[in-house]
Amino acid sequence: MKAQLRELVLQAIKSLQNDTILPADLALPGFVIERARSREHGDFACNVAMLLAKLARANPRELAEKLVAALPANALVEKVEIAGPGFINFYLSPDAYHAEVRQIFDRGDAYGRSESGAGKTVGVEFVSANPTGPLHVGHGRNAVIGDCLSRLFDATGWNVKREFYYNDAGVQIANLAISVQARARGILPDDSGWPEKGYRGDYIADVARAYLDRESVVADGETVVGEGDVDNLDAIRRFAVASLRREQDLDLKAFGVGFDVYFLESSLYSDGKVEEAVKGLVDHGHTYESEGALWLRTTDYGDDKDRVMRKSDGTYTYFVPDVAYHLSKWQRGYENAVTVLGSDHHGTLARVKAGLQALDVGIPKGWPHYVLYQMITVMRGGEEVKISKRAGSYLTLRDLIDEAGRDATRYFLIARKTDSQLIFDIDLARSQSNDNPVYYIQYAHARVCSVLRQAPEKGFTVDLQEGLAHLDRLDTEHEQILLTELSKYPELVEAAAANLEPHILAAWLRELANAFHTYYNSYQFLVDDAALRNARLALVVATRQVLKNGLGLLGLSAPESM
RNA sequence: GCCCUCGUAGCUCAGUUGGAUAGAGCGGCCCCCUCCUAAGGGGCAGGUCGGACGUUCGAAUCGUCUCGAGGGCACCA
Repeated sequence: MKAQLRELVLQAIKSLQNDTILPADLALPGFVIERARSREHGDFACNVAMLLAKLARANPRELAEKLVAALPANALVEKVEIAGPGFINFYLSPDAYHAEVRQIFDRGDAYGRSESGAGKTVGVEFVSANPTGPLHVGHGRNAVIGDCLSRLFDATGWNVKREFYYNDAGVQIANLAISVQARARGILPDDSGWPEKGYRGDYIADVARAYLDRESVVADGETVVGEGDVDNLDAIRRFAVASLRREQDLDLKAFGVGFDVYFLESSLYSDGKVEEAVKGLVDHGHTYESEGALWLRTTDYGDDKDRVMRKSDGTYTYFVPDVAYHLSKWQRGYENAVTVLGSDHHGTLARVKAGLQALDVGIPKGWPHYVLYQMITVMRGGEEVKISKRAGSYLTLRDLIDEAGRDATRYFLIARKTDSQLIFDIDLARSQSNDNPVYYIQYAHARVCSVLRQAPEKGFTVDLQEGLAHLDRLDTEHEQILLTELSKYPELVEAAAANLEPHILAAWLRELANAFHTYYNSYQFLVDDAALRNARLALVVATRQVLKNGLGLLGLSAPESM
């Protein structure tokens, strides 16, 4: 709808230019067509006259008059008014909304999908947790954000690759290995022989036991068998990594999250990607040697100081493999790339981006996009739940899913802007009651199903085709509000994907559910007048479809009864 | 000290990229089942959009300063 109105306005501007009312060389201002905030202002409002007035030094209202006169006729538009300082308000015809309902029926599950991504490839990297422990709430937020973004990209015509990057060989992994080894030797976290930075959680003991029992684990397509030899640290490391990777995968699966690519940091070294990246940076003259180390001149790209790439002991600092990894994404044809990252890592962005620019291989400046999310405070019983990995006090993602359910956990973690700190109230999330907003949306879906189930029981026929032919019977205010909400869905999917903001979909689904519940409480759908009955049923079935599609984009179920 | 994010109702948060009278949920008070699940609906109360100055037709939104919260500022990852 919005796009069609925009086209009409553009034609009107062109027409005024032809009539020399507006200069032909006018730089087109970035005007907007937006949903009117209140129904008194019609359906859509356009601010173009006010912006043009400034450029053409004309009176905005007079210019609006001329623009309106030049607007081509269109069946969508019932009337156009000028209001306030020069807004052009569009009032859509009932036919415009009825056509939208027919669209929903025609396209079904595909309603709201678009081809704006044009089949280009986007790589979405998320979770990327190192296999040193179970996933916690923060990983959960990361997982839902990445998963919903992936779904949104898919819905807007992108070819999506979901990618999980992890370190299987660094300092943390060595620490994991010695922790498991200590446990396998019967040393407890408070004993004197316990490694200083060892991971203290109970899961370490579980891994140690499985290793000693020579169990086998399957992770990332490989089978690793515990050798049982307490002195073989390398075997312990491989077994521990595989064990924790498998646990994480089980948790993610329970959360409805999956990946196309698992990328190992160690492969960047074994495949020569790190050397390639370093060579690229050195060859382009963006590095220098100082104090026995190799430095990257990141200050050339807006960083506040230069960064060490290769330490004096010959090993690389962590951001070098990061640059190599992103280079690999670029080389694998990811025209767009999104990395979901906790905001505590935001300091690394500048140097990774600087490194990618310094490679000089044509990577655009804004590539990749980083979606940063703030930390989570978990509340239980009115008190903050403290999380400390090292101390072993842990609220795992699995705990949350078990307690609150997949849908509620996902909804709570996606319903807010990523860059606001969020408070996760476990008591609220696990409450199976009307306090819980996710059920409110799902209930709307279930209610439509319930109505359809009851129609034959009450002796009513359901003929949706007849309903679609009588949509003009939907003439109440409640019906108009619902029709309007439904028509917003394609715009919202587009906006949520383009702005990397899945939360706006979550917020809007609540509004759609509210419009439906209000309607439900105001009118009977199952009435004797067949044309009216079927028209109303067609409307609520369309609502059910859009609820289902929207819930699907958030990875939430659409239950038929509750 | 420097950098990033945030600050909107008692609480938790939206606010369509600068638009018209700032919204929702929870909590509080009041009302609605002879009726398709009341896991619902309607209403009332509740605001100096942290503060100040600026930019312009117009600011919660942009800029500068300031206060507050969180995070980042290692040859740690």
